[in-house]
Amino acid sequence: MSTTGRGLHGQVLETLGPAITAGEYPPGSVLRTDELAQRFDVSRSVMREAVRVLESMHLVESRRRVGVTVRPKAEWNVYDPQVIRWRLAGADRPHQLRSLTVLRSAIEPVAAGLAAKHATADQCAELTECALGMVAHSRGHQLEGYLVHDVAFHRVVLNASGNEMFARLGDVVAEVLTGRTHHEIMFEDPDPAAVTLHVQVAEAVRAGDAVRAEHLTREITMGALQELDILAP
Amino acid sequence: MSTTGRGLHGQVLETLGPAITAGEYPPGSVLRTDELAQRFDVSRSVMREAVRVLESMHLVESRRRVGVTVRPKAEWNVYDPQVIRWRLAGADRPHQLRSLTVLRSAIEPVAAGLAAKHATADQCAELTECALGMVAHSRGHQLEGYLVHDVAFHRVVLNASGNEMFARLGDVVAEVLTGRTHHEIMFEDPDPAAVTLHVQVAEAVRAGDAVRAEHLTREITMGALQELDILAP
DNA sequence: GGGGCTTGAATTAGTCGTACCTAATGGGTT
DNA sequence: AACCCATTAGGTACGACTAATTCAAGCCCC
Repeated sequence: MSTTGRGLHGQVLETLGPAITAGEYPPGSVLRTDELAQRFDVSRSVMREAVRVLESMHLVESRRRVGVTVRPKAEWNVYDPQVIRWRLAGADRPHQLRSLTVLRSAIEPVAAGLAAKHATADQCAELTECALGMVAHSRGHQLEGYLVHDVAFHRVVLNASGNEMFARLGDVVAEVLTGRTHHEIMFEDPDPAAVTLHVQVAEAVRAGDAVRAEHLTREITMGALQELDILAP
Repeated sequence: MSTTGRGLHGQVLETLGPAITAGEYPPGSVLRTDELAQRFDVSRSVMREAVRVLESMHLVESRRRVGVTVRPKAEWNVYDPQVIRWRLAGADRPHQLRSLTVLRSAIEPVAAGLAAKHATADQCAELTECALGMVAHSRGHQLEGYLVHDVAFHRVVLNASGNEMFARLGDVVAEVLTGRTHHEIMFEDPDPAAVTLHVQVAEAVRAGDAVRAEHLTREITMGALQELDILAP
């Protein structure tokens, strides 16, 4: 997964990016290109390229005679996959996980509804396959195998929605699900009700029942919210 | 709005970015850094920084001995505000507008529901103010004034949701609404029903009625979908 | 003779260092 | 208070060198 940073500037980013998103340099902090170049033992050219990338993510702003200032958190491009990964690896991982789960709860039901309308035969088949895979790994502490099929399932739904914006959230959902299995407490087998819901979503999509697919997926994401104690009583 | 590209690399991006997103260089096309530097009459350093930014947006991939290859559309960071702006300025503006409107229809109702739970007194006041402003400009071809309050309204809702991912979509919604007023056919006064719905949403949020706020906002976004002939019969 | 492997030359991005330019900033002068 | 100038840190340009791939010619072994 972690691509070891292609090129020197990439390696710098993999240290500097997480540091900034972790709040190690609070908003308003001023960095100097030359100093950074020295610290990371790279040329100014390389450091400048790294700064340009951070700038395109709206993490920092570069101004003459001032330096590279860290922008307030509210201006960050929080949808940038790299920023998401950095934040998930940092201290506010729980907070980030909650935000993303809420996002899922908004997107995925609608995506499932659209998928019921637009999914191809291949996608339907793949979906059923994923659901069956989840069932097969739902008992006996086969969490890894379960996770693989769970991620694949949601990815297919998002792709089948036919909406490019939804499709691009596949990686985000994958990160959230993976994070839940690996870092959060999840020793027990997955909730049988959730497994059933996935199977039923696959059925609904195959049947072209958009309303049912949306409703069932909403139940799935509601369950995910409850796991994080985000209730709506 | 358009910041004329801070720095030379920014100016290059404002030409090269739209060109790529417009499909002028189809996916798989190979560009060479030196050639680009010549064409734009900038140094290789500047061009490299521009390429780095495009790379961070996953628009292109830079490889040795090959050059800078345009990545397939499915891999682009379509949530990057700059990419969104470039695409909205290009040929597939209608397609992009549809994708974003569908995204709105998923996000905004949920955001409104959360806003009803989390909105501060100030935000409630601001919301009512926006709604009243919309009413005041809803008749007599005051489309510009209406737009300003409409944009502000949705921005407040997204911010009041308390979810950072939702809040960051304020700019996107603004682009969509602005685009609808300026570029699409919209000579007539806004739909009175839509205006009423906004007022009611403000009321529901103020009353803390999450279910009602969500439902009303869903009606608003459904209306937006229908304007673009995205139906669910 | 053909398929697969090795080797080497060509190519293009990657890195570095230097030199100089530009523009904000802050302080000092009038 | 208005102005000017020295300082400072980023912005741009250029040139040299490095390193990683690709491609193809050549080779060996079937």
